[in-house]
Amino acid sequence: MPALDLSTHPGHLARRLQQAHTLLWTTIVSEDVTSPQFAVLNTLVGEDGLDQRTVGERVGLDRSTIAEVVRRLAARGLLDKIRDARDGRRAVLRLTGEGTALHRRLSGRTARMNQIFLAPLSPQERSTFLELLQRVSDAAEELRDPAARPPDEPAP
Amino acid sequence: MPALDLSTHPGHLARRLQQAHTLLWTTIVSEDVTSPQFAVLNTLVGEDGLDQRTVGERVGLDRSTIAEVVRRLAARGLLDKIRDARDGRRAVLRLTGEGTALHRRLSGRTARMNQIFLAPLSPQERSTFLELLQRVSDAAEELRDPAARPPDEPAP
DNA sequence: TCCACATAATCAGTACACTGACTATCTCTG
DNA sequence: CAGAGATAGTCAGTGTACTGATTATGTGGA
Repeated sequence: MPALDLSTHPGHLARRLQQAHTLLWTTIVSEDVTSPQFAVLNTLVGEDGLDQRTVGERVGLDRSTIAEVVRRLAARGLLDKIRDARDGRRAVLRLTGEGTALHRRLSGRTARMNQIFLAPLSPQERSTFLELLQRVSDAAEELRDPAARPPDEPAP
Repeated sequence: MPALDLSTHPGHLARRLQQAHTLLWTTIVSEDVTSPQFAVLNTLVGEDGLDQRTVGERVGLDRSTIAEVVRRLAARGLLDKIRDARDGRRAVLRLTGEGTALHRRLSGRTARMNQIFLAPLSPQERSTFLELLQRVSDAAEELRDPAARPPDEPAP
């Protein structure tokens, strides 16, 4: 069996893409706040007071990882983690003023980063790229978790 | 500043894509060997006896990470790590028979996995997707490292 | 030849990301 | 109301992935 050409393997390319993105992120957006951390802040800007599990689900982090990320954000005073009075299992997350301010500062930079990241593509190719990325990711996530289904076929 | 729509952010999508891929990999290809580990084996099948640094460069792993991955592969007897006699700094990597056999076994499965991974796209879209992934990754890697340049513009 | 510089690998520290086991809490049903 | 099952979070363990500091070795020029 000869060696395979990994440049035709989407998984391999996905890993390289993500690594390249992380690098760009730290140089252009922030050295202190990572992309997953920003995703959490961004979710809470949209809807403050969500519980930890829901935020994790929205940004694509499992329960263990979201716990770690939240711990770090809380340690830096960017959000507060509060036990839900009505449901003692839940941890409700609330942005601090500092968290909101930081999100505002970084938002503009993420736009600039996306531009640089997608610079090698034409405007047409950019939207194609985003669409294909989304379709493949969505489909693969559904393979794993046939629960959160599209509006048809409500599981038994 | 309102919340951003991260589904238009290629970096966020890249992370989700990679996560989804890892999941598929462990269910379809192997529970024991990870995708980066397979990439190392695959490189050595193509050219046995490369040194650790070169292999890392080929598969896109930095010196620290390739060292970890190699340590694990060596611990499982899939390759041997030998100090280069001619250059005492280098560690030369050689596949064992078991390593070669495992690569052979897994190669077919990676093809099946790629098919499932790309199933939501038409044949046309698949090649577009791979091409765009490659162009964006290559460009971003060059931003970081202006050394390994294309055949024009040899750096000073 | 010796010393400055470069290079390969290692090490410590940080940050995702996942699984499987466990705890605490809630809810529903008998 | 009690116990069964579901749910949210934690914890331990494994595996990338990166930076910055350190160590060992090679190489080229004064």
